[in-house]
Amino acid sequence: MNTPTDAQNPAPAPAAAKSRKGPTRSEVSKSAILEAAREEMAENGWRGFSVDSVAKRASASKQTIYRWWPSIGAMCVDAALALIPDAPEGGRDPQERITALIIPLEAAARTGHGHAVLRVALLAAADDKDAGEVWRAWVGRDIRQPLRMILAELAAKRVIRRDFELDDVIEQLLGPIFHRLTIMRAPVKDGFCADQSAAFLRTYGAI
Amino acid sequence: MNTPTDAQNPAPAPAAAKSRKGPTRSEVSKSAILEAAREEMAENGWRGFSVDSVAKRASASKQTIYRWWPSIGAMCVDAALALIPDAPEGGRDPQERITALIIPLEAAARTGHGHAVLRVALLAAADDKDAGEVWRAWVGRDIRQPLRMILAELAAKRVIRRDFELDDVIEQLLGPIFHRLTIMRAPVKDGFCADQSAAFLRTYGAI
DNA sequence: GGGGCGATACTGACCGTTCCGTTCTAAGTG
DNA sequence: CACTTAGAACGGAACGGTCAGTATCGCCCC
Repeated sequence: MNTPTDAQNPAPAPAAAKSRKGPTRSEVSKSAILEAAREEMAENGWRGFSVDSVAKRASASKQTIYRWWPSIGAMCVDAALALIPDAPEGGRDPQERITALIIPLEAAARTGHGHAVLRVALLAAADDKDAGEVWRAWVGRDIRQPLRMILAELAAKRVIRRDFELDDVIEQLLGPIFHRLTIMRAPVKDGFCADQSAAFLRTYGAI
Repeated sequence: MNTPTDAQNPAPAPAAAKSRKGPTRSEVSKSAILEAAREEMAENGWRGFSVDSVAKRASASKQTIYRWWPSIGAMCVDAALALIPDAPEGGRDPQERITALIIPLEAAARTGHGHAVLRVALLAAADDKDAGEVWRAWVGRDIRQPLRMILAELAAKRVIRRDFELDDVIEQLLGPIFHRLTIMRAPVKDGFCADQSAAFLRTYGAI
């Protein structure tokens, strides 16, 4: 499982405590809240999502939620990111290496629960400022940065052309699966991500 | 401008009135509501959007809004669809014909106002059942159906391969621009849609 | 005279915040 | 090593304000 960025806790992050007095924040409360949040997200969508319901379902206080996250949107994104497994090793084949980057998203989206949770998290990221920053930070760290390394290497080996825009490639890789998750609400087929990276290589392949 | 599906009015559509007595529904009220809705969407996003604000800004009654649309989500989608211009004639070049289908979306998204409105409409379509149906109905009529004709013709002429899935092509064409609009909140470059159709032709072009 | 209209009001739910009383823990004292 | 104490996190409850969706007014126009 992923350990996301902890969404910039409003308080100065519990780990960074120096000379604190009271008890540390309860990780068990946090994970109970995240689990309850995922269930509420899947059941009620983004606009119908309520903090009160999450608190009640997790037997937690709303104040505890706001201690951990600056906004409900950030919590939603964190809850979804926890469903995304770590990326597998990429091997040597160019398509395999690119696919490996986005296959965790496909894996999370291919369960009924993950599909709904990820959909709401994407809505939160698009609608809520804090949530958007958390999500884009994750994309930057887990997708954009490794992708840049791979593409630079492929371009150096003349496997792909050099005239690509990194952000455009990200749109081409992530856009289709997100569109299917959110707008179409259609299931994600096995191999969907592999198809996207194959399409990219056909688009930008040398020659 | 587009004249959307009128979102399946809860009441049997004012035009279809037969032997009515009272006055017809006021189109001026309707367009004032849609204009107010666009402004509220751009300012407050999807979760922060409120019917009361729209009614107040349009000097209309909430009851009037619910007479025209079954849900606020459907109204949001209608408001955004009105910003999408009609598709231009496609010419003969395959890429040009495909680009012509999606260029209206790009055109609407390239203004600051349209960018924000379209973003919220997409969130509504993904989060609200009614809104999603209105949106997908528009996609089916203005994108999917003409695209199917074009692709069938191109496949017959051996310009593209035959082993494509129509829905996958739609994801590839629409996904990137929607991702940029919603998640990235980044401006849409001139020629973005042309690049997508070029990428499609490179992906499925017959060897 | 019936139906669309603006205006108002109402119910139930929710948001974000604030206040409790309790519990737990690190720092300080002897 | 006890033992105290200050401070923080906790569940729970309550708050003022907002909102969705419905209902009910008169008004006015077809």
